[in-house]
Amino acid sequence: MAVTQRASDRAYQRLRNEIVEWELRPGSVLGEVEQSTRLGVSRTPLREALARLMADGLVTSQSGRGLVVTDLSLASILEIFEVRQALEEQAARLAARRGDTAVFQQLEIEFAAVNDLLEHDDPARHAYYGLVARLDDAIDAAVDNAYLTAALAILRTHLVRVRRLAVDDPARLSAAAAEHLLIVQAIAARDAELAAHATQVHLHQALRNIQKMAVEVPSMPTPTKGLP
Amino acid sequence: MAVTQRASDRAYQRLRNEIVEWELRPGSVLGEVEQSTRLGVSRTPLREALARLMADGLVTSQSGRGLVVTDLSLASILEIFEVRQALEEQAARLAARRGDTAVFQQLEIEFAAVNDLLEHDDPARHAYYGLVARLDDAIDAAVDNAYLTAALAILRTHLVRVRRLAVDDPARLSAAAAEHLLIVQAIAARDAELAAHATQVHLHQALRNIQKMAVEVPSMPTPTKGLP
DNA sequence: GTCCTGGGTTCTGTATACAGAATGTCGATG
DNA sequence: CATCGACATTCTGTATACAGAACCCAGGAC
Repeated sequence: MAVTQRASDRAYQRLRNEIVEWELRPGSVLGEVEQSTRLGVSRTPLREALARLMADGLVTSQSGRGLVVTDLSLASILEIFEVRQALEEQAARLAARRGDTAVFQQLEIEFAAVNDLLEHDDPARHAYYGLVARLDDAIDAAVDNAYLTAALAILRTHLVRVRRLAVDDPARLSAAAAEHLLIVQAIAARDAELAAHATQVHLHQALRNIQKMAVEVPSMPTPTKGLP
Repeated sequence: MAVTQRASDRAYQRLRNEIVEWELRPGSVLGEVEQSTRLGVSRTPLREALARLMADGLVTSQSGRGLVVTDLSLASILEIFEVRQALEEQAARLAARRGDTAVFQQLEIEFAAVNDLLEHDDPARHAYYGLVARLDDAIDAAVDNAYLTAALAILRTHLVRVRRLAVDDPARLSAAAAEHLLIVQAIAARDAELAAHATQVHLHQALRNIQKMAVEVPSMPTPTKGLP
């Protein structure tokens, strides 16, 4: 295993993280020399990192202005969810058909006890989101489809970015956990159609919650390059 | 508009074309120096091209051996179709809801008269596949979702590669055109669910045809680096 | 006052040089 | 005859240098 990570990988992961965590705001211009000196790598690996970020859709080539961090409006969140509906429904359906029942039965137990996780003093909800990530991994493993997994991976990156828009309220997290529980139960029971429907329900509720918060918290964008 | 294309773009498109057209067979090793000298560009833009091909899934980093053209087995075709089912169903549904009816009515007329196209002496079926490509474009425009369009674009690239596996027989093309006609009619009539179902039918038949041909023509892979 | 033009600066795109790692081969030894 | 090791060759990854294009600002002309 490569102990020494490549410089292009480091630059990619760091930039990706900064974009996802909103340290680099949408619209920020990513000059090559500026970023390469800041990250301590030369321009060649930095360009490779930027190319990967473009392929992920996190960075856009704004004509003339160079590369900028992709905007994330409510409209683009709707677009992401339209793709998510399609891919996650299919993933849940296929996982129900092919998955290792034991794995999902174990997850079932953990999601049933999720309120314990949420009661802990954990502002970032690491334990909860860790559990969700393990569900994602289990679904990927069950589906065993490289193309689907790759598409979902890109979507999930964008979704972390959405998640950081505002803090989740405990009530929503508890409801989301119940929705996840139903999905896991359906997969464990090998009920493909129920798994698909439960996924649709979950995504519908998740989107509703985002839209509600977008109304309550209408202001989030603050361009990096603003007034002097 | 840039009259002079970038060297990395030229390298990307040429390699992509060669892979899709099976001039570069699956498993072919793509050495950087070898390809850069062959394509007449330096290693830097070539690496950029290879990075994009990796993001597309046309090239895989085989541990140690360097970069190779991604394998395309029947199993991976099944995987592609599982993603296709999800994305194209959603695309057809959304296009039916949002599309410009006039555009799809025009396509309806053309798909109804597709037998005229197929009767021409056109071994590559350029006219027919051109029409299908215009349908794809119309759906993309109607859906108006950058994430969905990007995911579909990658899938379509892989599908062209599948298409080149064997020559389509006229009977299948005629049947496929009828299936497309139903999809277009459903979109033009703004019947989202029928459009979704018709898409599923079309994909089912297309996959069946591929599986049938895979049995009839079992041998297609011939490694580039074989016996001396 | 507005528009055009010229120069300077900065940026991207490409080529090349260099270092480290990996692989394959040849020879030697058990 | 097989296996292990050392060396040579090749390849990837990174840095840097160079050229062309784009942009910005200032100055002048209408």
